[in-house]
Amino acid sequence: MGRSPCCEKAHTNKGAWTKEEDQRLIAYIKAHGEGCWRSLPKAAGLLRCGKSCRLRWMNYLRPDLKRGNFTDDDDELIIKLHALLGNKWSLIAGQLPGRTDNEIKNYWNTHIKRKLLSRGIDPQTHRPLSGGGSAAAAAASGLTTSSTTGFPSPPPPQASIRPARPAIAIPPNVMFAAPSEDGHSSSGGSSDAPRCPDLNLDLDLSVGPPCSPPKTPAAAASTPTSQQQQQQRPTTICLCYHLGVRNGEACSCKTTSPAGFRFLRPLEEGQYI
DNA sequence: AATTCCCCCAACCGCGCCCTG
DNA sequence: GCAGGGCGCGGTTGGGGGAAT
Repeated sequence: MGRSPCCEKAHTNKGAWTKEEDQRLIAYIKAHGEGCWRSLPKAAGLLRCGKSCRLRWMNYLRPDLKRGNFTDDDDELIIKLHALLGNKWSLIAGQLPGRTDNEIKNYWNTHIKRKLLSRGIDPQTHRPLSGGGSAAAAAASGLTTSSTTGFPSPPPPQASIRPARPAIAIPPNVMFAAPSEDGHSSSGGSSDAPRCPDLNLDLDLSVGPPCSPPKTPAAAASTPTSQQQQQQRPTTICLCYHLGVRNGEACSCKTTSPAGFRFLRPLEEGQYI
């Protein structure tokens, strides 16, 4: 693409950060605030790439970070959010104040994956692992995670509307309308909003058009036509706003007709999707 | 006590999206 | 409308440390 390098690699440090570098970065951000990562290293006197500074701050130095173990509740919330969102770690992190996307991603890969497997659940599809190489079967049937989107591939219409328990099979085109318009921060977990106070994870599902009309050729190629989908999939529920997705990020709800959205109703006791 | 193995996590890398001129 | 810059995200890697032998 001809992108220029984000920094002069010859003059930047790599690898683990030293205490002195941390102190410099903290002092600079305290004095000047976050932002303008490209110029920050020079201004702060750091021989680091701007991206490296941002990562260090976001994942390790931020004062609002919560260190320590994840609780079982955290685990369950992450699992549910992953079922909804796929590998959208920043969105998941947005629902867990004080946790970073990197931390959750690592935790998922090291703990939760194993936990789900031990329960007999495929961590990618959130479907039961049946005998006979279900993962391969799932892959063959297009249920594995898309390499470009991180979402499970859309199951055939109606096929996943009522999966067998305990699977939580959420097609990627399921969206969720937010009752208010206040969600904004997509990452960083610095939001002051209460932790997912009214997030209804027991979604009332319907089959709708893709949340985001893919711009990538591959994604576009896999999509029949938007018109066809509009005809086949009448109802759209948008989750993106509620989870703090910015306009245009993984969702184009703002550009679509609001008439296409509807709110979710809580499920009855014992009801499941 | 020494060595090897394995796990975990901080950090890097490349890509895609958004914004601006 | 287009191109380039900058930021953020997700996948991957490598080193440190603890467990096992």
